[in-house]
Order: sequence, then C-alpha cells, then structure tokens
Amino acid sequence: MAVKAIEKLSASLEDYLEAIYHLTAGQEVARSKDIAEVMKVSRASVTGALKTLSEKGMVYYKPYGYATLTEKGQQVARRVVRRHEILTRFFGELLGADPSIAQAAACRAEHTLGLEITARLMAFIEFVSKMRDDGQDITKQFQQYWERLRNAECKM
Amino acid sequence: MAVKAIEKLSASLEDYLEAIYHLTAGQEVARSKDIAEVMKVSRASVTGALKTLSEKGMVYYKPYGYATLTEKGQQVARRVVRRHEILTRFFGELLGADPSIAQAAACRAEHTLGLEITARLMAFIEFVSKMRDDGQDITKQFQQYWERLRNAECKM
DNA sequence: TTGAAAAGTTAGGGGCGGCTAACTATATTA
DNA sequence: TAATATAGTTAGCCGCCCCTAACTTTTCAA
Repeated sequence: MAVKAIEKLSASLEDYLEAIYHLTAGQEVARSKDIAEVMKVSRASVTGALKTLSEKGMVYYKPYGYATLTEKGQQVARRVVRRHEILTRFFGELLGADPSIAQAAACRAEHTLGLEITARLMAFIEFVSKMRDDGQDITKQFQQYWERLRNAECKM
Repeated sequence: MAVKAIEKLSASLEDYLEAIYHLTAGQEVARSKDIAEVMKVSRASVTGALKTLSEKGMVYYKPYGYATLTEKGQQVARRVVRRHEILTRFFGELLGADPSIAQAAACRAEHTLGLEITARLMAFIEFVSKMRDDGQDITKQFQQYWERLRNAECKM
C-alpha cells in the first residue's frame, strides 16, 4: 500500500516518545540521562529505545548526541500526550479521583485506547463542561452522589 | 506480613483467568483446546499459562486434565470480569461506541484500572442511570451532542 | 591542558509470553 | 480392541524490554 498506516508502537516506546516530547518542550533538548530519570529506567535502556525509535523514524538521534522528535515522532507523541491528558482529566475532574491516582491510571490506560474511544471521551468531557456552563454541574452532582455512597458504605 | 495483598497477575494471566471463568460458567469445564481458541493463542501457550496459574494457586490443574478456578482464582477472575463489564458498559452505553469497539477497548483497558478508579467508574455509571430515572437522560443528551459534533466536522 | 566526573554505550543476562514442531496421552470408532 | 484422530505437553526458539557491569566519550574545572 502506498499510504502507511500510522506506525504502531509498543506501549513502552510510546512512553519514551512522550517523555522526549515533554523534555523538549520549551526549547530544551532531551538528554539520555534525563529520559532515564523521568522514566525511572536505566540509561542503557534509554540507549536501546532511542536506537529503536530512530530506526522507526521517530527521533533524530546519533550516539552521544541528544534526541529530538522527527515530524512523525511529534505526531505520534502529540496523540499519546493528548490521550494521557484526556484520561487524567476524566479520572480527576470528572470521576474525582486524587490527582496522583488519576495521573497514574492515565499513564497505564493511555496506550490501550483507540481513536474512536479517545474522541468520544474527549467529547464527553467537553459535553460535561458545556452542561456546567448551562447550570447543570454533573461533576458536582456526581461528587455528592459519591460521598453519599461512601458514607453509606462506612455505616455498614 | 500476615495478610497477603491480592496476588498481582500480569495482564496476560488475568486474561487466562477471565477465559477460564467464562468457560466454566454454566457447569462446563475449561479445556485447554477451548481456552486456546477463545484467546487465539496456541495450545502450547495455554499449557504454560495453566502451569503458572496453578503454581500461583489460581487454578486446579493436572497435566492432561481440565482446568477449574480455585477460590482465590475465582475472586481474581470476578474482579477482572467486573472491570471488563464496567468498561464495556461505559464505552458502549455511555459513550455510545459500537458494541464491538467497546468490547475490544474494554479488553485492552481492563488490566490497567486500579480499585479506586474502578469503583468510581462503576458509581458514575450508576449515577447516570439514576439520573435517567429522574428524567435527566445524560446519555441521550450526550448522544445528541456527539451527533452534532460529527455533523459539524463533516461540513468542514 | 589534562585528568577526574558525568554521560552514554556495549555486552551479556533474565523474565515474560508468544510461537512451531515433534512427541505423548487420551478418545473415538471401525 | 486396535488404529487413528484429537488433545495436551515438551523443547527450543524469538521478540520485547528491562537490568548490571564494564567500557568509551564528552565535559568541566583545577
């Protein structure tokens, strides 16, 4: 086929892209050391991942150099970051989970959501936010519902 | 510690438990062949997984015999199945995704959700359902919102 | 400018989870 | 009941992704 479907990356490689994306935001550059630190893996693992990502045309990278995303890499990274943000917002703002819990869950779930679900989730968040503007604060109502649930459980 | 935290299984092993759970529902028994078929893996892989699950005390299993869940295995399986169902309902009923898409997404996401998020998601579904009983059909409203969104996009 | 510290790489190994091919046990049926 | 088909196992392999230890390159400061 002429048009290649968007490169399929493993969850791990997506995480690397995400890390590089964040590190290179604001004119900085992604150094191996920092990627390792952010991702809590060894420097050796980073080297391996950069090699793979470079082969896949996702990052510009030469041994002993720093890493930057290619155009393709940026596209993929942006998608991953977007999914991550959507999930974090959903878990946090909407379901009312602790930021740290929401963040962690988003991290783990972000690689499993397809285009369709991501789009719908995004829309749902927007929808809820629109309803709040119209005086229907679902989030708040759910929060109250949740508290009542919790209290009911505690009394049992 | 005296109380062991609930056994941590890999996503793959959780899938096996889930498959066995469903196969053994309704008095049937889980045969290696069927597990392989349902999960779309080779029979050899099933043998390996059963061995591991048996070591972890999740299934009763002897070579050339069939597999059944232990008490512990059932507990874990039920938890997995519940998460799966919650996600399927959320993606399907609430977000309005196609059943097959909802199902597939749930399959992939189900291993990444912690207790906290699962509980909240469950509650949220109940909450929305309660609101419908009270005449506030969020699902429907969101469906309309989604349709408008889609139409708007098509016109661009 | 040179030598120590920091950063990066390579080599080698391990766990997990899939696979195929070949073998063994069980079931079926002629 | 014997032969064959079916089910299950074993052995060995591969890919992915992590690790540590030892080595090389780069950087920085005395």
